[in-house]
Amino acid sequence: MSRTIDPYNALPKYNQLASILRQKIEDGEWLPRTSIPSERQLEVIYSISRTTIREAIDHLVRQGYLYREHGRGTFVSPQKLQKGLMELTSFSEDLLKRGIQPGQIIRSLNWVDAPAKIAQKLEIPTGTPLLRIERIRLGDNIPIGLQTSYLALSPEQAISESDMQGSGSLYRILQEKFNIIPSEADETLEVTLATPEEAVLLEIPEGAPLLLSERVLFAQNRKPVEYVKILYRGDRYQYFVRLTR
Amino acid sequence: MSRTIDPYNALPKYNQLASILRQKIEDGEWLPRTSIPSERQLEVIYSISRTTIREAIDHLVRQGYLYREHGRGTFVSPQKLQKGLMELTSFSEDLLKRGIQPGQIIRSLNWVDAPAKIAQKLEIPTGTPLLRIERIRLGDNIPIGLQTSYLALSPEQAISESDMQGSGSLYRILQEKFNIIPSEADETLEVTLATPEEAVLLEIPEGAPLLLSERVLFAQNRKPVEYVKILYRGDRYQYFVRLTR
DNA sequence: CTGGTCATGTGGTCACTACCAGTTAGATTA
DNA sequence: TAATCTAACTGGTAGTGACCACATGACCAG
Repeated sequence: MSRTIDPYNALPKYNQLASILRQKIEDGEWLPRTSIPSERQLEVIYSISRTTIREAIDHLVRQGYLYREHGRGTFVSPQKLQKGLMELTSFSEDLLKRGIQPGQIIRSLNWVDAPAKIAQKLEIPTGTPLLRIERIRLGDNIPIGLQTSYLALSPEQAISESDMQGSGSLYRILQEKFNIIPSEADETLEVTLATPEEAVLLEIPEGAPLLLSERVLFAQNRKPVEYVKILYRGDRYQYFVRLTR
Repeated sequence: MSRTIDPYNALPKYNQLASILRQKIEDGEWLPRTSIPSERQLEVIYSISRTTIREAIDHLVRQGYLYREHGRGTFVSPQKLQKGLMELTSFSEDLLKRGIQPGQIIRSLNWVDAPAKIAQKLEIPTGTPLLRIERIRLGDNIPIGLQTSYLALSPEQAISESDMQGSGSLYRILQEKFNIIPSEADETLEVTLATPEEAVLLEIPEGAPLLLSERVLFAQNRKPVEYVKILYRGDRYQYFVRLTR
């Protein structure tokens, strides 16, 4: 990561500056609760306008790296374990962050007609063809979740089992192959008990408590793209969120 | 809500404009997926600069009311049931939004010495006095959660049982009496089973599944203020989050 | 009919300028 | 000494002006 702003770089300047500042925080060059240079000082240091400085700082504030105090200065947030705040992460990204090796077993991958309940959530007519993917999610090779995804894709936009095999991250495939960028999701969490089939697949006793997550994923244009249902083993999974006002 | 910008109003203009635009969306004057006037048009309509217009729109985009498409325009998001996105809400606000009548029974309210585990989460020395509040939370008069809060307050900053009786919202008391504004929280969710005592209090069978939430609340200056543990009845509570990238 | 070009409208980025609103520390005053 | 004032910081709000990147539709050439 460079230490100066390159005006010929394709990246916008506020973006470059944000990276530089983030780096200084992550490297520990700037310690928690200490102030960073004032906006007017940064203006001189990096030879860019205050508008741009503020835009860079805005980003870092929203991401939880910095906080401002009117009249006093801008300060480094005390670092928490989780870097990004309430970020939308895929299952595999999520586990990697916790230092657990993600893995998966694909149980099936096929086209189905949208059931009424799911069609409603995806805001499409009942019966529209959807790509359904059933997977067992593994953490360090032990089952921790049972995941069923329904993707609203056009028939041309096929995803093969080998596509999935590679990265494992469905979100990366959506982004790279179809230019669908996951940008928002609504998620509910509740508690249920394992049915006999679920118990077998997750290698737990029947009736063991599970965390049930249902998520609807939206693309850039706020169109619903995916409906996912995940059953997590209660004894192996903890859900984390950072909430902001 | 006024329909024009008042330069003498104490509220900043971008704030006033955001309110006006939000109102038009909520009133249905601007329909989902339709475009709103361009930034240059709004400049003329409200006689304020594009800088300010963009700041107002930025807020609404982050709150999920609008989305932008480069080169095409700014559009109204399809409205979801929940208005604000991933907002930090108190228990009572949360229930009210769902149309459930919140209630509570205060089981105890007293000062205790911080146990090691909690002291660590609140980033204070073990043994520091903390205000502990134990409550049974009710929804439409049926128990749905068992809540234990530990508040890092100075001994002068007392909260009495009658304070709590009134609003019921601890967050409002913190804000109004002590100028502590809840601005961020880290929360984990997991599954457990009810112990005999918990079962009695929540009026459920022993061993019934519960949703266990642990939350650390931070104030404006990112200092930890409260540690809360809530046990939700699995059959009566569903947790909702909106995630953003 | 097809493909390219181009003008125009949109949001995105950036600089410069000005003034307002809290905070703080040092000078001043009672 | 203690309270007050003030100047010099800090971030917050706002206007103006410029140019870039992307989308779209009208037009034209093949």
